[in-house]
Amino acid sequence: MGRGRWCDKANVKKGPWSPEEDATLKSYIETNGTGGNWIALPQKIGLKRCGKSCRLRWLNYLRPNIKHGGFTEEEDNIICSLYISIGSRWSIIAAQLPGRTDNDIKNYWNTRLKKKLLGKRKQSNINNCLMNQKDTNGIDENSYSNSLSSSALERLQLHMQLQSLQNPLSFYNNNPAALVWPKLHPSQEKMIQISLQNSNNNPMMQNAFSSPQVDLLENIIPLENNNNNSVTFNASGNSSNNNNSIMHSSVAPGGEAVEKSTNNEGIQELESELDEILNNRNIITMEDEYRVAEFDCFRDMNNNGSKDQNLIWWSNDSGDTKSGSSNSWDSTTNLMQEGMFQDYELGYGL
DNA sequence: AAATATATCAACCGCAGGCCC
DNA sequence: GGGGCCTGCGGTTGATATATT
Repeated sequence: MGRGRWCDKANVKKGPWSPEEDATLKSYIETNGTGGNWIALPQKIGLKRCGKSCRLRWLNYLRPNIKHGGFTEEEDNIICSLYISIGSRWSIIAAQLPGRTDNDIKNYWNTRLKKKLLGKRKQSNINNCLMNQKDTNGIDENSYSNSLSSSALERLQLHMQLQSLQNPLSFYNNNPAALVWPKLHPSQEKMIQISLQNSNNNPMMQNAFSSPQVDLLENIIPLENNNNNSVTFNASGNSSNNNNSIMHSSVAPGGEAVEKSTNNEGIQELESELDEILNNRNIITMEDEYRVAEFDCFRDMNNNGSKDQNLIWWSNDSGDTKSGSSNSWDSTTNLMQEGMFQDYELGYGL
């Protein structure tokens, strides 16, 4: 793709907009519109700005009916629910909140809402914990947690956190069936265990996966004891390492659990396995789709069918053009399966 | 009161994808 | 069909404000 000529960098002003520039841009667009060409616009009106900057300024600040700050609790709930469900698709989230811009919501989430929900923790600490952990054999355990992107982990964590707010006693119930926690594929559950292990020193993750929940996970996913020269991860964050291999479970096509002792090849296998699971678009239920459709954006998806490639996230099994990007979109599907969207209906009581 | 740390948010950057020639 | 242009998006940066020591 060619890099567009958004800006002639040598001849363009950067930084904050002056009131004069704002007035010039605003009055022109209000009178003439953008003319469908942002690039030509600044030249037309004598602004030494690039078209990209003009567009951004208009959309995020000068456009009529833009609201700044003062997010309501209802808006918080919507943002939170959608973030858990679809990740950092700020433009889609913004579309559900009239007068809010994606940039505003993104900033609000990153600076306030996330902290409000997860507690004030320094992101740098989290990143350090995630970046620094290597096991004694030099195998970078982050490769496992990376399989679930930080965004996906954050959403998992958020979901659990919010569930615990809703049902504070549910995590003390040893009957897994009583949980509101969405049912995950066994491999996903295993991945969570591995992620737990990785985040053992991570205060944020410790907070999210507090011991009652971890105990419960152990109940859900009984750990295999084995002495077969393998690493066995357990939910309390310890691993016993007897060789360069890792024990994990997977599910064969027929559904039966298959236990594998692997080396790095096995890790790749697990990753691709998970990728397949996470990209499985066929397992969403009708009920889920009903819940999904409550949001306009999802309604649009339903209406457009497969015409809009941007809106076929979980109906498209193989041709997901987004899955190759850095976004964590592909990891949402299973989480939505059971109970994810009911959260919005129930409300989080933030 | 000054220095330092932290929070906030506007703006920038680069990538991906659609559109048009 | 291929390539370039334009747009939109999400992540990141940096300036400023505010809080803390």
